[in-house]
Amino acid sequence: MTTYIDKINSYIKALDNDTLKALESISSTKNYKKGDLLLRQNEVCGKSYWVLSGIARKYYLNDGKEITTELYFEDDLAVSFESYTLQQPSREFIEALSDVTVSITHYQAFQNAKATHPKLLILDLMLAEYHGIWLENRLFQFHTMSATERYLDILKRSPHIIQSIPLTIIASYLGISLETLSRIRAKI
Amino acid sequence: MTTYIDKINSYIKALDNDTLKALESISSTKNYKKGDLLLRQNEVCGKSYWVLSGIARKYYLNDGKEITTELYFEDDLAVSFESYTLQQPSREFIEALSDVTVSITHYQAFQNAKATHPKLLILDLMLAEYHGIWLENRLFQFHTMSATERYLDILKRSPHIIQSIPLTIIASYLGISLETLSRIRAKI
DNA sequence: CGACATATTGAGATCCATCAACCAATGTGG
DNA sequence: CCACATTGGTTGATGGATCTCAATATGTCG
Repeated sequence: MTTYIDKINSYIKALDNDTLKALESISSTKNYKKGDLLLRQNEVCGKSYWVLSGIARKYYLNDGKEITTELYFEDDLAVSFESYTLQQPSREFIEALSDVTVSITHYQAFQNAKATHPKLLILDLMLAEYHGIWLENRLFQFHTMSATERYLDILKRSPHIIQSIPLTIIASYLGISLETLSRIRAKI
Repeated sequence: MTTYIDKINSYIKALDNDTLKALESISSTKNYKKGDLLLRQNEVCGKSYWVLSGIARKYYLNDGKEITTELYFEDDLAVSFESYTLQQPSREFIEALSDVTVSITHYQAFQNAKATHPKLLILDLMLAEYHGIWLENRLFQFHTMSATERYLDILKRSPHIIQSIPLTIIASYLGISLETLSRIRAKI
């Protein structure tokens, strides 16, 4: 998996100047403060956010509780996938967990650019594939692992999550209660 | 979601003759008997299987138990996504649950065809997006719903699954034991 | 310092797994 | 065509994992 994101990054770096300029011309940089919402529920996700610095998360409300579905760090691409792909209202929020800087690309501009620059179409496919593989792996975890195993897996594979994100959010990301997470940690 | 698969199907129907012929020239029809394996663990998933008739499933082994990850009916596309995308060994099996007829397309031939027929590249993207959205929805279910709720959701949205597939397999698909599923059903 | 968010800990309830016994339908070899 | 094995499903008893509610830290920041 790490190798696939590497492959995507080198693909981007190897893009010809014309394609790169097309991409740059439809992107812009923006800063958000901790707590700002990049996307609200019921809005159509009309932009993608490439995280240049800072931390963000995506979450939705279930019975009034916030369920975190994804955590974003530097070089991650933050979008509400279904809303972005189908251009329909999002059930999710995207929130800055720290001050963040993102590179924003508009959906429609990117669609147009793909039509004239096939390499962007390939890039879009690679990103969709990467996201699909990530989702499958996350599903594997929910399908077969206990809460403790899921926590240990994050600890092993994504220690930066444990180090930089409040336990309340990690618990909802793991699909367990804050109390259970606290007890799991107490038992090492 | 249903609308997106409709969109994909009409996209396919609207393909120009040249593209359609390219697609046909790299596809072939094959029959499997109930119980046959279309893909084994540790094999690279070098083909995609478009189900023309019959039922199949994808599963993997966890502590010796079969965990079903996906169920395929007519017009579904059966692949081990990560293995197919990265062309690396699969952790999953694909098995015919009844006699099935599939249209097989080879990975490499499709890659080549995409290079010369951009519309196939767009089709590939649409299929990847569709799969990603499906995965997100399944993840939502594991993230927030109880076993009973997940069962009722299938009953409501995919009753054909309940009607045509053994409970043992449905239970593993839901991530619960056969006994629990049996008790859920007993309580209506 | 006070206020509000964040985390820990305890007790009881609930969900679900496991183990085991049992039953029904189907199919197969003799 | 019968006897028996196999597959698929049900039911009961018990234990473990996790949730919820509640009380109590601990921390952070204006």
